[in-house]
Amino acid sequence: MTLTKNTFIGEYSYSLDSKGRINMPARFRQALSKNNKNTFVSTRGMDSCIWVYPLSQWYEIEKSLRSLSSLSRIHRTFVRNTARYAFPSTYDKQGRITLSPSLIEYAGLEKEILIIGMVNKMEVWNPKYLENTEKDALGIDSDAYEDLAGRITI
Amino acid sequence: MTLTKNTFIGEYSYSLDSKGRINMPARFRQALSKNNKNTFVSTRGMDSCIWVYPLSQWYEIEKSLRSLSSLSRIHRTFVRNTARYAFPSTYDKQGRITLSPSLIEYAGLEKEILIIGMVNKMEVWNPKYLENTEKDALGIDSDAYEDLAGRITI
DNA sequence: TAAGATTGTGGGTAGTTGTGGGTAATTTTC
DNA sequence: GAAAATTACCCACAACTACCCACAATCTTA
Repeated sequence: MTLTKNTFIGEYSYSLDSKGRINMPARFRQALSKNNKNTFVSTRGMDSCIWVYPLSQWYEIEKSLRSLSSLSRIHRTFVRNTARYAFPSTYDKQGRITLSPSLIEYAGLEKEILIIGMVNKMEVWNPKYLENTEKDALGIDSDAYEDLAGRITI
Repeated sequence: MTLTKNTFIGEYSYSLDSKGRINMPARFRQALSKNNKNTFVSTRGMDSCIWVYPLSQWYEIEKSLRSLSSLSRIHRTFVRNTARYAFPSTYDKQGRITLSPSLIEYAGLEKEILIIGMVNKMEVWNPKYLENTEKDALGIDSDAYEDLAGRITI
């Protein structure tokens, strides 16, 4: 069952094969609108995971990056990290995309991987790393978190 | 007899079958407005139960999630926790939806289940767990109820 | 109250999905 | 320019899921 176009939710356990390929959840493929040409762009995420965007969403990000000034050190670094590791891949007949070796290393991916729908993009994780990130997140300001939850969760 | 559209009240005892399906109470199905496309979205609840939203309610949540930026740690943590466990399912000819194995495990569901109408959504419980949660709830300090009194007339 | 409709539950089957691996085309390296 | 390495595309198969039918229990209605 497909919901909104280009919207990704849910969690999937898959495996990274010896050729650096991962399966795209069938639901995510079905959610892709035509103008994405069956293509995703992966790049470094903010935690130790890979962010995977549908092509059209990636174009939006490029547009945003263009608006950042290279005079700001923070901006420069951010643009560099995002653009530098960006790696587009069209999925094959079996529904798999290829990840770049550099991204696989960055996210510390082994055989088991976890794909998480993040609404406008998806994340690819080594499950162990995610567990650690979740532990770290316990240190988050809980008042601010509760406030968010209160405003959004119905 | 159906009351307000997309409003769910009452309690129902059903069973989870070997394929992870549960029956949707006929009244709840009848209460669904057309734009829900016979679809519900289930996700983790705050207690050990599953929250089930009609599709249109879930869209509201998705819309809010879209407005959050992944540059903020607290935002991306919240999006991840919310979107991750969401699992949409259209009910079949018999009126059943499928629950994801991960949610079944989270809520500790066995054969017997309890569906509770929570007005704008419903909860799915293992009856044993609900009993415990109710015991815990007895410990709620009465100040909290005093505060509620100011917001709700009953 | 009897016939018909609706509801809840079990299970079968065909099509889809996830995974491994093969081969030919392309690129890289010496 | 030839050999080696890499990449893109294809086939095969097991596991799973969506969809369908069947039936008993309950509710509705005349």
